[in-house]
Amino acid sequence: MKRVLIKDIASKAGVVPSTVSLVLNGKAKEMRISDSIAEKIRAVAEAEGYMPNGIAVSLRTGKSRILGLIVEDISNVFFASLAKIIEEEANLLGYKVLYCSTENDAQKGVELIKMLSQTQVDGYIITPSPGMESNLKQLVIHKKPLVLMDRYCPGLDIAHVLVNNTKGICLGMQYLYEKGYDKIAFVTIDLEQIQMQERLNGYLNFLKDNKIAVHNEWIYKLSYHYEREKAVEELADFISGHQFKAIFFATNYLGTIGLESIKKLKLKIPRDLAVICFDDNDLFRLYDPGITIVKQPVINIAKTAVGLLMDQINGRKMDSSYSQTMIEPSLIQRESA
Amino acid sequence: MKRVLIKDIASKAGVVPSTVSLVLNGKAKEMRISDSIAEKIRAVAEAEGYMPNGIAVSLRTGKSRILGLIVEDISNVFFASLAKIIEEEANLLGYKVLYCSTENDAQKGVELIKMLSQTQVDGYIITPSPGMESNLKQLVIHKKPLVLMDRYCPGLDIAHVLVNNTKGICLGMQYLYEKGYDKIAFVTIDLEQIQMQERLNGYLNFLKDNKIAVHNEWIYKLSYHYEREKAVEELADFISGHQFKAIFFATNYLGTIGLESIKKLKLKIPRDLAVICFDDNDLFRLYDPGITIVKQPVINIAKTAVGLLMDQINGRKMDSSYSQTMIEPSLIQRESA
DNA sequence: CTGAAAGCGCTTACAG
DNA sequence: CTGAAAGCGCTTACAG
Repeated sequence: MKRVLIKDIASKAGVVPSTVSLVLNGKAKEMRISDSIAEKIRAVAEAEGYMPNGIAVSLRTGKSRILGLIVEDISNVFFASLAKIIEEEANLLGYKVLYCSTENDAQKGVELIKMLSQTQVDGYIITPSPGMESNLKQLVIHKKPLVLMDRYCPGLDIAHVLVNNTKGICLGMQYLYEKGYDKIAFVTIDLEQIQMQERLNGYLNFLKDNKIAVHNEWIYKLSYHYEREKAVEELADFISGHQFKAIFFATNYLGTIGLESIKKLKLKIPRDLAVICFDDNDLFRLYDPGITIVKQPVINIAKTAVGLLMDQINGRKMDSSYSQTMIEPSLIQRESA
Repeated sequence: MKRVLIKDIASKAGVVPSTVSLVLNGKAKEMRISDSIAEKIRAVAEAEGYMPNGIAVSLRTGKSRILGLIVEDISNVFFASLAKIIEEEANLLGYKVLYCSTENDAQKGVELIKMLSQTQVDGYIITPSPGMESNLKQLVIHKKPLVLMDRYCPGLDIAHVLVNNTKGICLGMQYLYEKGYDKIAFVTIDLEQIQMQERLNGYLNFLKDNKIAVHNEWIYKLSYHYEREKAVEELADFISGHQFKAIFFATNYLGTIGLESIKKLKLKIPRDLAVICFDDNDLFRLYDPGITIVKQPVINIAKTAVGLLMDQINGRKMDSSYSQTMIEPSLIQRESA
């Protein structure tokens, strides 16, 4: 059984291939092709199960209808959720998505951009790693549609969609503060990612704005490559060594480590210690009542990124206010059982 | 800045495009092109940053070097991990991967196959949903390289790679049995997926083989679409209503629900109740010491699937014993802290 | 050893 | 209204 081609349809319908192409691409009216012929062509195409060869279409039109998505790690729930929604949105618009993971390695990221550009993707959605700046600039120079997601490159004028980290921290701090907590520790990771910096700043600013004294020893920066067991111990020491009554964990992963430490110390949440955490997924909602989470709105991030990319692909005009989109997180709390 | 084409390289190197193509595709020797010219061509190509247009290559050669991966849900950790490894393996071999999720909906799966075939993917890795059989058969008829993963279609002779569910259950049961447990409950989900059936069978067979009485009331089938809260309650009733001393959860997700129920009942693991669980990822290892898990070897599944697919793509011969590959799970236990 | 030509399957000006 | 032709960027027989 051979693949059916446009010329097969043409000969069966008694016309020439170009007519078939015109009709199937909805240009029958425009080209004033008679309804009866158009109808016949459509019927034959349907009957034969004709599907255009996407590769040939791409070569001819210069559009592949494939989007390139480069995330840090597709096996991470946050990125996997983003990827899924991006894929769905893209499919809705007739686009496919080619994914890949940088492992936060700029070198690998650069390879991936090369690979995708070889495939002639129509646009890129990327969570940039530090070190990829010059290659991103290349894409911009070549006028490739490009949207950064979850992170951005300060100084480069590239459209990006971010979670409003400052706002998220603020929401959480406000919540604790209103509950009567003013002794709040902050646990983060010693990574230079811009969003981690923003979260720490959010914490510091909240304290300052509310005239609460900053205890530098209540800020704990976990090393990125710590072994988990060791991290749990160190965090337990941190918790038992100070007088704060609440902890804000800057990420999901830190939160899970923190919970182990807290369990180990046999502290009760929230009786002995209130816990709040920036959360990429529903981990805490599922397992641990009593923990307040700042939820990252994955769906909005993904849909917005696709929207911005499509605007570029379709050449819609963008003013400069357009280049940064902030997505607002929300607060979810669940009282302890 | 315009894209550099093969003819640009040719004119800069003072040769004709075909010579460039030959050299860059490593056929210089074969065509007895002089080393000096070959070297010159390579130098120019390097200097100009030449990259062949993948679309044009695909159209000409009939090979896209893209693989299609269809899983149930890419945002699920198990599939996301598989996807990542498949992508890495494929990249190593010079292939890209187009992913998509069926949501366990055969209709959607069929659409996805169509979409991928339009993109002319060179091969498919699919976790089939019930109802996709006839379309899979179509792929086989068209001689498309195809590997099923994690599931298979009984009756269809399609290469597939599976976790040895029976063996996994057996390992876990054996472990419990040796620890002195013979009152073991089994919690599964009322889905007709073949691997769920196998897990239940593994449980039943172990009991039979060891001449342990089967208590049908110790087997609990959770409904697929239960609300989580309701499921937790029902499971708690199940647990408190019977005299078993251990529970085998057939999936990760069931395990997390079960743990909530157990917490609610204030039972201690493993003092009051031993818990063992089929686990797709490291969820339990991270959070809950004392739980034994049957670990699905994601890496092996993914690598094997890619290997089988490549064998087909490269036309390597396969005998029928080749069509089913079993991947062995392993047991991980962590004593309570 | 090298060059000219055909062709992969489409779309789109262009001529009738 | 319809048909013949060019061309997207490459690879690969084929002729010299």
